[in-house]
Amino acid sequence: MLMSKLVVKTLREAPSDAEAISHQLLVRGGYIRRLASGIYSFLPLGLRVLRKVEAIVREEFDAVGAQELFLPALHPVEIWQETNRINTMDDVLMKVEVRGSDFVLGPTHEEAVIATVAPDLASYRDLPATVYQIQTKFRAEARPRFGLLRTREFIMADAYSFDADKEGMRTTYKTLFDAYCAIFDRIGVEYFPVEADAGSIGGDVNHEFMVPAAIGEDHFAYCKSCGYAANIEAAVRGERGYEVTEAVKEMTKVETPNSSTIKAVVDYLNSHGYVASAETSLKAMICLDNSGAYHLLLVPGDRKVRIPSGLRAAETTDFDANPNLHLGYIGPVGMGDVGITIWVDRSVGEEIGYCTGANEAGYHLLNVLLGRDYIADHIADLVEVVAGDPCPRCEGEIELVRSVEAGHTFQLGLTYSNKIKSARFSGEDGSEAPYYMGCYGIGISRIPALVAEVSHDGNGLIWPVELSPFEVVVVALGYGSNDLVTDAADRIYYNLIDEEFDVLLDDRNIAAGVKLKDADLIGISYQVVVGARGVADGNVEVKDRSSGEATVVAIDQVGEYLINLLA
RNA sequence: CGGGGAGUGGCGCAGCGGCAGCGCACCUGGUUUGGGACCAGGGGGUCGGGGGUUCAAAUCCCCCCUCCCCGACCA
Repeated sequence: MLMSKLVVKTLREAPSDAEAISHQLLVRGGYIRRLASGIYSFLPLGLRVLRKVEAIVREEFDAVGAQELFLPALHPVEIWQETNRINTMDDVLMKVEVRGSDFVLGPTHEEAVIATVAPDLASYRDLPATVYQIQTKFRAEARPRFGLLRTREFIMADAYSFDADKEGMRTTYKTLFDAYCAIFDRIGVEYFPVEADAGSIGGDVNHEFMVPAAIGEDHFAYCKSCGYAANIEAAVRGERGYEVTEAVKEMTKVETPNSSTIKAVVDYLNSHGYVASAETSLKAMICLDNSGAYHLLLVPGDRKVRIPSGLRAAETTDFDANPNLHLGYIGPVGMGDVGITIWVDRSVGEEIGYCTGANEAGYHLLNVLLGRDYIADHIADLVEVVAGDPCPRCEGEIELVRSVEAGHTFQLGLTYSNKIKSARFSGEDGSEAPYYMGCYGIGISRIPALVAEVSHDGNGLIWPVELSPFEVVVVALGYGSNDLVTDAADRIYYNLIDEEFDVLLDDRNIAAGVKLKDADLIGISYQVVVGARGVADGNVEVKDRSSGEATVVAIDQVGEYLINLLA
């Protein structure tokens, strides 16, 4: 490809709306252009990178026997009604109405893939099977941002596995998990498969593939000593002992006017002759389950609550509907008697008296003791981990790593098969059984941004050669005006094409500085710099964009040199 | 959805009642060619949209739209 013909125009300055470095560099380098908020076009350079990501994914999926198919982006609303995700995923669904019929623009394809392949997987003889597709997905993001990292329209590769039983599903999951590792190894970024929360997809065992990056919106808990890695939504902390200094006194009720937050209560009590702290207060949070029953979660007052799956935080109307709830003064004492399920965080001491709400506006209780003053229905991990918490697997300490989610693999089990009538096959004995499923998604269009985010310098992008839009660019300084340079550059260019390199020739008749700046900005892995001063001696320079190292190579040996380099 | 900020040529910005400008990019000619070079000439904008005030509005007022940032559960 000739640079003079390539549809690209680099920018000296990034648009003012670009905040993330990947966004700035991809726009400046002429890879992508914004069409609307969270909606991006891929220009020729950008599409080349995207195609390389796709190629890696295809190769690794194909290698484990997954078969590519292609599902529609536009789904009839009925399949989303069957799983009720038309309601549970309402906040992210884009819906369209066409001539009186309702459709959903697919944010994910569990329903669609089952509807598509179930007839082909009618017998146990047809299982196991794994299919995948590379598709554009749509999500009504609350706030698109960071260029390609959080968009409303994006490209994703998603695989779906179908097994006859749980054991088969686990085997398949392991295979796909390994394929994911192979994909990320080839992409060349540091990544961590972390234990994660299933979210709206549902299911049991699942892993997120996280790439550490400063711009990341997610955090995962990580233990250096044992390698424990879990998303903040799923991470738990280890047991920590505590010292019992004195026996817990009698529970007492005290007046705490206008103190509806932990901080206000602690401040009020401390300034009125009591001893109080956030750690020895219990934060109370009201949640509801799917049946509408109320649950009370209790955690130490200095910690953030992590709501267990299956529960949702109560809304104002839920409070209004239950006369036992006094906002700001909720506590566990007596709650069991009014039918509220009590959950207590594992770290709440059974020999420590806590300060809690008295379930009466303006009053709190002191020295509230678990087991004596109230009974826990569930003891569970209810707090979000923070850096410095003990590791749940070893003696180490948890740290939090800021990162971006690049992929997510799930053992779905029967989550969808139980909801969708057609998701069944005939077993050996003739009886019908639901599929054990898995799903595996990777954010194809997010990968270029992710790589750009972690691989760049002050001059521009630095592509690993597996993703580079071209493997090598011939930067001909003086092309079109200096015959020696022009001839040498042409010779090298055609030679590299013969050697089957993916090569770009910068044949533009413009100032040398512009070409060198553009080459660095665009970030192609290898640059062959052809200039008057080297060509006179029969030499050019081959520069590694990543290390910045330049090697003088004879014009006739550039092909051979690069073959060795890329081998 | 709540709070803040911003919309002037493809990009970055100035102008803030009196003829719509600058840098980059683009076009023509010339000089250049190892780090976004220079000279001369040129094209391109309903100043986000609508309404109002005024002799006169990019500029002041009102409404709407778009874009960016922060937040969106702990009672």
